[in-house]
Amino acid sequence: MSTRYNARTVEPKWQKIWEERGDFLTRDLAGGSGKPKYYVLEMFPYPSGRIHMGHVRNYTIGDAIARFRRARGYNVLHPMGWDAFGMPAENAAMEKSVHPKGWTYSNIAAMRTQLKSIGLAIDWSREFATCDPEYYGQEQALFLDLLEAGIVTRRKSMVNWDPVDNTVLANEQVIDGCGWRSGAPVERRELTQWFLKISDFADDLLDGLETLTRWPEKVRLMQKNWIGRSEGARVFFPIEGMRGEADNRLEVFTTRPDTLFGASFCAVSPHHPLAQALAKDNPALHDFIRKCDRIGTSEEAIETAEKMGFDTGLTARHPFIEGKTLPVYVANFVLMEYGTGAIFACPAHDQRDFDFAKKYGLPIIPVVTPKDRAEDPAWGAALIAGTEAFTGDGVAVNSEFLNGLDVTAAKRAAIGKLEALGLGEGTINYRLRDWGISRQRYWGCPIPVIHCEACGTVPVPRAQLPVVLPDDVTFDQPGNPLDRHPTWKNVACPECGSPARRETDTFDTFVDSSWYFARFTAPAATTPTDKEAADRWLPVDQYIGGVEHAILHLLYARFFTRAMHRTGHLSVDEPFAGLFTQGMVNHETYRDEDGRWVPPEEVVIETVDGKRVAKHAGTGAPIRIGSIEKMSKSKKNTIDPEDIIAKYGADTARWFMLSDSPPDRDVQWSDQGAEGAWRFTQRLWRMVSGARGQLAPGGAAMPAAFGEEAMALRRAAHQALAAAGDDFDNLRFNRAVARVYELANAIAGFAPANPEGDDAKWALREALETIVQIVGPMMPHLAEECWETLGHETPLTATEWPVADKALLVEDSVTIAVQVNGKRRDELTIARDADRETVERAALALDKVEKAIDGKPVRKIIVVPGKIVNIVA
RNA sequence: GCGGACGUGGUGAAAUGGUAGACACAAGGGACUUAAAAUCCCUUUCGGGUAACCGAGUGUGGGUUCGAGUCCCACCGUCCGCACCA
Repeated sequence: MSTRYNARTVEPKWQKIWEERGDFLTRDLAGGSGKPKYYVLEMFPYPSGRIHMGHVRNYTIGDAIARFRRARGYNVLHPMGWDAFGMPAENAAMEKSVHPKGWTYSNIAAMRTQLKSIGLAIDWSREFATCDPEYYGQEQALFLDLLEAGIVTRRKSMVNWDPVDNTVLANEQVIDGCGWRSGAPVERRELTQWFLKISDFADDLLDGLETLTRWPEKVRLMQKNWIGRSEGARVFFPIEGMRGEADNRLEVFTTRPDTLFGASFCAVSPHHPLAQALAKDNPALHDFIRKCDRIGTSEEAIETAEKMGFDTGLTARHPFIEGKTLPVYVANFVLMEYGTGAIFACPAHDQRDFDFAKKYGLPIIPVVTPKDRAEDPAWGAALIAGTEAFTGDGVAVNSEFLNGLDVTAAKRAAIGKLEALGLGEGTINYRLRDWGISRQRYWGCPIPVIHCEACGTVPVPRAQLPVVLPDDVTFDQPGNPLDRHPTWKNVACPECGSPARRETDTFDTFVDSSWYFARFTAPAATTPTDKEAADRWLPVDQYIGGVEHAILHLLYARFFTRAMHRTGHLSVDEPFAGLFTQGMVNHETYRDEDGRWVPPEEVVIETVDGKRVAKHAGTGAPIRIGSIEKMSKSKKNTIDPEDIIAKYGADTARWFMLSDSPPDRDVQWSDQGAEGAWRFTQRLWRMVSGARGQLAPGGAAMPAAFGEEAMALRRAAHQALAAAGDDFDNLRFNRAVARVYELANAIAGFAPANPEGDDAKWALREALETIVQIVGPMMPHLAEECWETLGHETPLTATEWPVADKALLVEDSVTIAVQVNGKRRDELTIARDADRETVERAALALDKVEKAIDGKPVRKIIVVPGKIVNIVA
């Protein structure tokens, strides 16, 4: 028997056995398997060509869950696919002259091989890529259903425009306001685009969050804030000084109608119709708007840009104060997409308004004060002189009929008055905007619509689906190849037959990922879903992915599920019953003396005088050890999982990923950590393979009695089993790993009085089998090899999770801490079921306790059974 | 700018409001070995003390509580998202 565990031969061996046995193919008989279903899904990867450590972490977590649930008797669905459309394929096409299709599919092939080498318990028979016409054709069919259901609309919206490359840029392609390739300042342009009406579902998406009890609280909160339901008012400000129409009024949305008496100006977005109309014969305003348009379209860019305003010369009449008018500005910080694209500003009680007022010398009128400062004129003066607006709760002042009311009551009163005057109304506004899904790109799902001059926009007839992407395209110039393709877009109108034009925009790739989890339940169906299969499997019981998807992807998927429910494809509203967001994988960074990043494999680290010192492996030049950061190509601090798997095996990588760091927190990859994980694989193997002669035969009857050491080992095994099962249930793999170490230490330290006794041999077998079974979901190859070595013919993968003996989980006596005045002074070992009085007496009898009490009268004794005694003296 | 999270030894961390530092990594010492690797054993929060022991300690400052790493308030720092990256 070899004492060394060789992952290189063992891992492929078991992968082959699992595949041949079909262990991970989901039994999906229509009649049901008799087992409860469990659908575990990790966010599917973008096929960049190589897996990275983040993938290893994500898929290891999901795999451990899948294997654990399978062992616990669930019928598990654990599929895999590819989020295969998107910009990187087009960038590769431009840079390397490869076709996006060939590039993507060869990447998928490479990554599939890599993923398989991790030993994932995946049903590969369900695999698909979103760029398969079989998939995106069904997506087009879905879109037509949504169109019919009134969930789709078409309207104008802004894009980033690169005036040199003549192409639309993604936000990430805009760097400091300039195009990433051309370097030219980006402009905003208006295009007519397709939208999904997610905002119609705003309330439903908000309410649904309450039901997602197995989602992280932070994600639910982020979504809630993103949807941003706010109650407020529309206020109509009559406009003066506008030529022409007499009934001109500016409609603003505000969440603070209670501060109307503190209004000092109104402001509209540069894209507000009023601003656009005025700009037509006001060149200065036109220039100002163009200046605003040089900021990108992202909210971040707009909100961090310096606040700029342009006085239109118009004035708005105050709804409450007779004769008072407010100047109307065009301001770059007002978003056209939020509310009505126009605001009234109360600088005293809104920070942005405050900053703007200070910059342009506009009045600051405090109208809300903290409750105890209402009579204090100095408070208002300090506010005006200071740098910060007061946005807290308080009472209204200087506000006529609102005076003395708190914020909530004042809002209500102000709305009532507005409604009575016909100058406004209470309303609910959402921050959530409709989802623009048009992309002016080739490598995406074609939008199945035809534009006809006579008939308008006409859906592609279903019989003609899928609208397949043409292969003969070139990427030698920027812009959308579909648009300049010589023939593809020319079609006959399905309605009138006259020459028409295909829509050349493609879908946002978020559309692809908004329903793939449903498609996995019946990946070959000739309709988007097989409803029966979808109903059987959905919702996903456990979804796992990075926090970076907390809002967009997860919100879109929730919306899409509702839309698919409404169009008859699904019966559920929520796609993911359980969500887990795992942390990132980080690594130290290294730089040479010239500040260039150096990859870890070129760095040698030594310890000199207790300090870690790095030098270059080749040249010996000194290297500076930098901060720990998310693995990224730009900082060269990546570790290739393939190298790790080749060196140590997949189980070591998996074990490392699950050890130490809680899965929802970032983990730092380190060579020492990997070495440590690898050493444990060897240790476990030695433990199992070296124990042969000291084990009871497999299946031997349990002895009637156990010696003290054997009993202690049994306790350790059952306690570890129960705790690890609990940890797996709660995805606390790092704690499960600690249980395994504890049990391993107990086994290693097992020194029975009579090692040849049946009880010792039986207990040792039990402990070894238990540790192997706990390890199974985490290091499946090693566990299988150990399981086989222990004499089992059925693979561990097909073996049920053992049940812990409850009688072995509790100890007879407990150690409890004894505090005096909240300070720990001693501890006490006492019978588990000792009553309160016994515990108190024992605690008071301790020398150290007596010393600490120091003769003072005992006022109170708190006894928490099994935990602590606190004596208050 | 807005929204969200996180912060505990040299390091990763553990701890239903109840003994802070389980478990591991690193480091130091020792055993085994001709030697090395591997393995095994011991020490390891900080300060004082040979020791028993004493004092301090969970980013900072307050608060609630018999008792706070955990709950509340303010601040500091780091990270994530911001609608066309996936």
